[in-house]
Amino acid sequence: MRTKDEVKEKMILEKALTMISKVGLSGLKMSILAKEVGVATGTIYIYFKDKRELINHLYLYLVRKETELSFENVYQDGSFECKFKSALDKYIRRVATNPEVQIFFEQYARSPYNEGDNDAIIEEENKALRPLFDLIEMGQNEALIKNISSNLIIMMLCGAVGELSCQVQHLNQTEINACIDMMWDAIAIH
Amino acid sequence: MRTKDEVKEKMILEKALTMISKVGLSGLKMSILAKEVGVATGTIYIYFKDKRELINHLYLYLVRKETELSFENVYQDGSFECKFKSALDKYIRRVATNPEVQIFFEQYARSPYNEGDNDAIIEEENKALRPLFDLIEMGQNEALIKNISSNLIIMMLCGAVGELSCQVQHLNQTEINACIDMMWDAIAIH
Amino acid sequence: MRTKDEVKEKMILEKALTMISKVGLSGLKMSILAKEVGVATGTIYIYFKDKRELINHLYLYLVRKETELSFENVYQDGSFECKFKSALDKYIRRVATNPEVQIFFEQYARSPYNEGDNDAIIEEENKALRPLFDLIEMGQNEALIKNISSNLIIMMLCGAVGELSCQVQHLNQTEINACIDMMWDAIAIH
Amino acid sequence: MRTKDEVKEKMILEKALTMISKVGLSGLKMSILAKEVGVATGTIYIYFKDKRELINHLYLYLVRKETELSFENVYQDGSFECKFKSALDKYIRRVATNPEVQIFFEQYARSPYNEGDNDAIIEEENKALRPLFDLIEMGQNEALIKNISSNLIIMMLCGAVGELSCQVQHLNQTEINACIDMMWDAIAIH
DNA sequence: CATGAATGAGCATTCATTCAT
DNA sequence: CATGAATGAATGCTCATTCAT
Repeated sequence: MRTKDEVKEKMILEKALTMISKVGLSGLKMSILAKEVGVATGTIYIYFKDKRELINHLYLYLVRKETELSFENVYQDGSFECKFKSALDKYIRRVATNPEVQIFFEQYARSPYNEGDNDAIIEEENKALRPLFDLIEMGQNEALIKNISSNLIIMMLCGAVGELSCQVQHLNQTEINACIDMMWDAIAIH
Repeated sequence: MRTKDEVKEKMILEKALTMISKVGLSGLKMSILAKEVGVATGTIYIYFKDKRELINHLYLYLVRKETELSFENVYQDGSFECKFKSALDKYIRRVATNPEVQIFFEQYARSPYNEGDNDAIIEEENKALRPLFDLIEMGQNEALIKNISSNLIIMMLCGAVGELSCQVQHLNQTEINACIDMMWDAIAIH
Repeated sequence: MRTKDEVKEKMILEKALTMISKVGLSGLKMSILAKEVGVATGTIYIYFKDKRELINHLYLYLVRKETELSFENVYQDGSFECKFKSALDKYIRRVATNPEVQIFFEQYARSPYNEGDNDAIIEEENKALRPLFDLIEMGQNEALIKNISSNLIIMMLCGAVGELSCQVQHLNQTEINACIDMMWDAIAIH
Repeated sequence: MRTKDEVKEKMILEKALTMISKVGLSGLKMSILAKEVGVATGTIYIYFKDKRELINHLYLYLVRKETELSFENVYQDGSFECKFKSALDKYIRRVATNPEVQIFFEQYARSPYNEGDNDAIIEEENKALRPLFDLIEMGQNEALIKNISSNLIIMMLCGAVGELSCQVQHLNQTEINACIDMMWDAIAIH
C-alpha cells in the first residue's frame, strides 16, 4: 500500500497556487491541475474533499507559510529606523518574489470559496503581520512613530506594499528604497 | 427609438457591475444577469457580442465614468497642501462610495477576460488619474513634493487608497484625516 | 421563441419509463435519455431540475395516469361476482400490458429517489385503487365478501396480481380465469 | 487457515445484503462496504472478482440459505389443512423476519447484474419452494386442493406472501391468520 | 493475503451562446 | 428588436478496480 503522500499534497497546493495566479480561481480546472501535478483526477479528491476544500486549505497553507517566512531574519541591530526599513524591504521582496500568493489572496477574498468569513481571513493575516505590528508598537513606545492606531498604519503600508510588489520587477533598488523612504516618512515623527 | 436602447445597455452594465462585485467575474451568469435586468437572455447578446465583450465594455464604461467624476470640484483655493489633501479626500470617498468599481478592477486585472493587455488598463487608469498626476507635478515644480517618479508616488498612494477604501465604512473622519496626513508626509518635502 | 413543449415533457417521461424498466433507476443516464428523446442533454434540465425531480415527476405522472385508466369501463351489469371478476380481469390486463409501470414502482419504492416518504406513495396508490376498494366494501355490505379489513384484502389481491402480471404473457385465458377464481374464492363468503 | 476466510466471505455477503436492502444495488459502494465489514477495499476483490460476482454470489448464497431454512420444522401432524396453514405461517414469518432477502431478490431480478437469465432465478426459487410444491401436490392427490397447475398456485401464494411480508410488522396474529385463511380458501376445494 | 492510495472512465449538471418564433 | 427554449461542450466529482507496499 502506498502511504498518503505529504509531498504530493504539497505539490497539489503549490501547483494550484501557480495555476490560480494565472487563470483565476474559476479558471482552475481540477482535471488540468491533476495533469500538471502528474496524478489522476481522482487522486486530488483523496487529499481534498472538493475544489472548495482544496482552495480553503491552500489559503491556510499559505497564511501559515507566510507567517513563518515573512519577517524571519530581520536585522536586529542598528537604529530603529534601520530595522524598520530593513523589515519593510524584506516584506516587499517576499511579496514581490511570490506574487502568486498576493494574487491568490486577492482572488480568494472576493470569491464564493471564502465562506463569507472575511473576519477569519483578516485575523490570520494579522497573525502573519504580527512582527510588523510589534515593530510599530515598539516605535510608538519610543516616540519614533506617530501615535495612530496600528491597524491604520498597517493598512496603509500593506496597500502600498501590495501595489508596489506588483511592479517590483520593473523597479530598481533605488526606486524601491525611495518607496521605503516614503513609507517611513508617512509614519515617522519628524 | 435610440434613447431607450442606451438606457437598457446602461442598465445591463450597471447590473453586471453590481453582480460581479458580489459573485466575481466567473460568478456572473448571463441568464441571471438578464433576469435581474428584466430582459431575456438573448437581449443581452443584442447589445454585447458575448460575455467577454460585455465585461470589456463594462471596463471602458467605468474608466470613463471614473475619469469624469474622480477629481471634479477639487478645491481650487488655499495652499497646495490644502488642495492636495482635499483631492485625496475626494478620491478616497469616491472609491469608498463605489467599492464595486474597485472590486471589479481588481477582478478584471487578473482575469482571462482582460486579454493580457495589462498595459492598456494601466494607461486608462492613468488617464483617470491625470488630475492627480498634474497635481503632483505641480507640487514637484514648487519643490513641495519629493522629486520621485510620479509613477512611484501614484502607485503608493493608490495602493494605500485602495486598501483604505475597503475599510472606509469602519473609519471615522479623524482616522481618514490621519491617513491623508500620512500620505502627505510620505511624499512631501519637509 | 419556442414555447415550452408539453409534448416534449411527456416524451421525456415516457422514454424515461421505458429505459428505467430496462436498466433500472441507476442505469438511467441523462445523456442517453436525451439522445433517445432526440433532444440535447441540457433540454431535459429545462423541464426537470435534476434526475431526482425527473424521477419523482415520473412517479406522480404514472400514478395519475393509472388512476384514470385502471378501472374505467368496468362492467356495470350482472351479478356482483361477475362485476368483481371483470374488474380483476381488467386490472390484471392493465398491469400486464404495462409491466414497465409495475417495474418502475417496484424500483422507485426501494430507491433513494423516493425521499423516505413512503406514506405518500401508499396514499397515492390507494387513490388509484379507489374503485377496487369501493367494490370490496360494496361486496361486504351485501355479505358477499369476508368482513376483513379491506386493506388486507387489497394487499393480497395486489400481491397476487403483481406476480401474475409478470407472467401473464405466458398464460392463456383459462389460466388467468383460474387465478381470478382463486382470488374470488379467497375473499368470498361461500 | 481456511476457516477464517470463509467467515470473512460470509461477513462480506451478509453486510452487502444489509446495505443493498437499504440503498439498493447501485447504492452499494464497494469502498463503503469494505469499511462496514472492517477490511480494506482490495480485500473484497480477493474474495470476489468484481461487484457483479459479489452480487451473483450473494444471490446464490441466499437461495441456498433460504432453501435450507424456509420449511424446516413444519408440523407433521394434524389434518392437511392444518399442516398447510402451518407451512404458510412459517413461510410468511421467515420472509417477514428477513425482508432484506425479499428486497434483494426484487432488486436483483430487475438489475443488469442478473445476466438476463431470469429463468435461472425462477428455477432456483422453485428449488427453495420445493417443500411447498410437494405439499400442494399432496393436497391435490387427496382432492383437497384445486387441480390447477401448481405453478399458478405458487405464483399467487408467493405474490400474496411477498406483499404481506412487507407489512407484517404492522399486522397482528389475527390479521395474519385471516390472510392465511384467505390463501387456503383460494386454493382449497370446498 | 491484506492494505488503501491511485487510477481514470463515466456521469450529472451548468451555462455561454444560438435561433425559431 | 425581443424572447427564452434549445443546445452541447465543458467540468466537478464518483467509484469500481488495480497495484505498489
